[in-house]
Amino acid sequence: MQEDRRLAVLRAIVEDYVATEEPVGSKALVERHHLNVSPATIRNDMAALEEEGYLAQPHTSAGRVPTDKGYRLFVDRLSTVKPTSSAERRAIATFLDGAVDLDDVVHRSVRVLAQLTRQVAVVQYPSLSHSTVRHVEIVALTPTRLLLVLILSSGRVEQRLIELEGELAEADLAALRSRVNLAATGEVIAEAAAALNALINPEPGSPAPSAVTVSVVDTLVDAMSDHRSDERVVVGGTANLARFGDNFDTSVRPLLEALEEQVVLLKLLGEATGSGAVTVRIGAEGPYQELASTSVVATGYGPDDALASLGIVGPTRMDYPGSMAAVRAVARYMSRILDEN
Amino acid sequence: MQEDRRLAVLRAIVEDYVATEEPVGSKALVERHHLNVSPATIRNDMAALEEEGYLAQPHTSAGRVPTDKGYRLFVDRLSTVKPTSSAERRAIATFLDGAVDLDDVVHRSVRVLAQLTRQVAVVQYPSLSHSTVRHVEIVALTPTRLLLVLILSSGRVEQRLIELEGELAEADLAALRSRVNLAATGEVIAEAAAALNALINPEPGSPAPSAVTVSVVDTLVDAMSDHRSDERVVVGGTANLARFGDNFDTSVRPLLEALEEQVVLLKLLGEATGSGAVTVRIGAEGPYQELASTSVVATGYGPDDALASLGIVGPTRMDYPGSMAAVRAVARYMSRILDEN
DNA sequence: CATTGGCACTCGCTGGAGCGGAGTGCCAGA
DNA sequence: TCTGGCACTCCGCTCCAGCGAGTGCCAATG
Repeated sequence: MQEDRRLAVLRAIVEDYVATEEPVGSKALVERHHLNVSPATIRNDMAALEEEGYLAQPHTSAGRVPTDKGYRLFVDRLSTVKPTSSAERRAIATFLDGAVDLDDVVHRSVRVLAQLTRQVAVVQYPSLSHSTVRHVEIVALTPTRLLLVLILSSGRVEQRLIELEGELAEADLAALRSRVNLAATGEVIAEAAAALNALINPEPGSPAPSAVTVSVVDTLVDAMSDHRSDERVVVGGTANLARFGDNFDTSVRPLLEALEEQVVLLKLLGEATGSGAVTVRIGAEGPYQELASTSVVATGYGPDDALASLGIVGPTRMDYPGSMAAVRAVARYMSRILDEN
Repeated sequence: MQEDRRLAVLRAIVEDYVATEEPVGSKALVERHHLNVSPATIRNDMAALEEEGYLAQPHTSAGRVPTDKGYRLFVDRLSTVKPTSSAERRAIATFLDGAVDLDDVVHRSVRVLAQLTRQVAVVQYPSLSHSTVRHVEIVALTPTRLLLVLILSSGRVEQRLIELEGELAEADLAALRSRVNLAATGEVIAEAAAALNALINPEPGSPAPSAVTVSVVDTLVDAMSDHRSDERVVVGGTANLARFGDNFDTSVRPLLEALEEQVVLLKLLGEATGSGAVTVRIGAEGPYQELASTSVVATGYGPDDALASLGIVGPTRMDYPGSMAAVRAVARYMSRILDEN
């Protein structure tokens, strides 16, 4: 009974603090939320919560502020799952439906996510490794120059140019094209690469592959295992950092630096990929001390949520339910668009 | 004679103010620079310069600060052209030489520029409109599905898929391919588009073009006139905003907002394209009042500096000679790389 | 035993006073 | 035309007092 009220108090404090950005005191609390008890009672509860590490005081005789542990409890047990408002849905739909290609989808998603949450938004490009091969095209630009085009299910298109030693007959080209497509089309990248490699490492006894085949396959496999493009991330809504309030140096600066470091960003997002739910990292829970005053709300998208991740980064003092709802909604919509495509 | 000294005083004030970020007084000035006159003399000069609008006082009895007009004079007439240091050259070279494709070149350029100037760097993607067509490829993925690949001199590759009403014979495809390449290859985008259009709008009397030809040409022309990709910009070094010092709201916030608005960015950079020299916009000289406390140093790159622009954005109180040197150096190096390519 | 009202206490914030110092403008003299 | 001297301005800092929000503790109550 008292335990229930304590949790209610914690929830109320988190909500008020997020809204007002000011330490919240016992009196204000009983007024804003209609808890049918006196401020003194609340004070006892608050003292207990502080004892357990869920609350902290900036200084003696100020109101209470949630600790990271407090936010964690709030996120895990107290926040009511906010359904996405229909206005939000419409915003996402109208924003994303106009997208013309993959680049566009990603950029629009960042924008809409930043706008909805009023935080910094981050979207990772669909990773190569979970895409399947839709088609491979081999084109002779000149008799000694081939253009390889690799079309993936995520909408990504990779192309490579190769120079040949000798000329290649059109008939051989057609044969090579069909063999390659037979091996790769429809397969997940990793398996496609393996199947292609099998073409140039035949069982003993079969005829050795031609030099052209070797170089084409090598180039394709190289393109498939080129994880550089896996690392692409798009950031948006940095202007929202302006509302970060005080302590520019301790909060905003390290965050700006992190946003420039794609590696860090990917690591922050990475935890969320494929988890099937919205992941929340609060304050110093991650390995980056500099980001102790920021939280990350992220989730995967695409089939099985495993294609790549997207999310937002903001102060620990953020609207978690709202952010989580927005992140999830955008991720779902993106998955759907990529799927239809 | 006095006129010369006055300009020397202005130059000294700009340099000191940029270095110290504090209003500079007459006494400090004679000490740091070995002007062989007394502080009182300097004060007279400063009063005159203020009268003419080159200097301002934050308040009575504080040191002087350059006005936008003062910076303008400094940039136009007083700054000695700083040759790029060999260390800088090496940094640029090692940074950019590792680039593997166009995306990579652009991203690396942003980073190196941000690093050299310690400001926010902005690089625009090579514009379609100044590229020439290197090659057009038409591939039948299936008998009724064509893949069009448009390869441009800037390294950009655009591809489009089209569905045909009926099937297309291989021989017809080859003929179409060679006609299209004959018309477009080597031409600047605009002329290539015109030449292609001529193919489907023949003089009266000639045979009417086939439906396939029409749809291929239409798609190619569409891809060529798709200026969406002209508008791509990459921003880097936002972490340098942290050194902006005070007045977060009046300086950093509008700048962050501007950086999110590609349109604004492009306009800022746009003035510089093709001018053949480094352009400097100081404070409120542009149309954006919100950016009154920021300056833009930009230049074009590519052949005739007309391909696209790059530059930096920073506080009006910035190291103009150094920034200009860095911007020019990076632009030259980029031009060279794109040219070799 | 949880809850409540009362009460003394803590401590940050605000605003005004006072002071030091950097810098200026002006003037008379070289 | 330049220079030294001098009075003046005004910003920024510190100190101090008063205020108020908020707390912790305690004794009383159902």
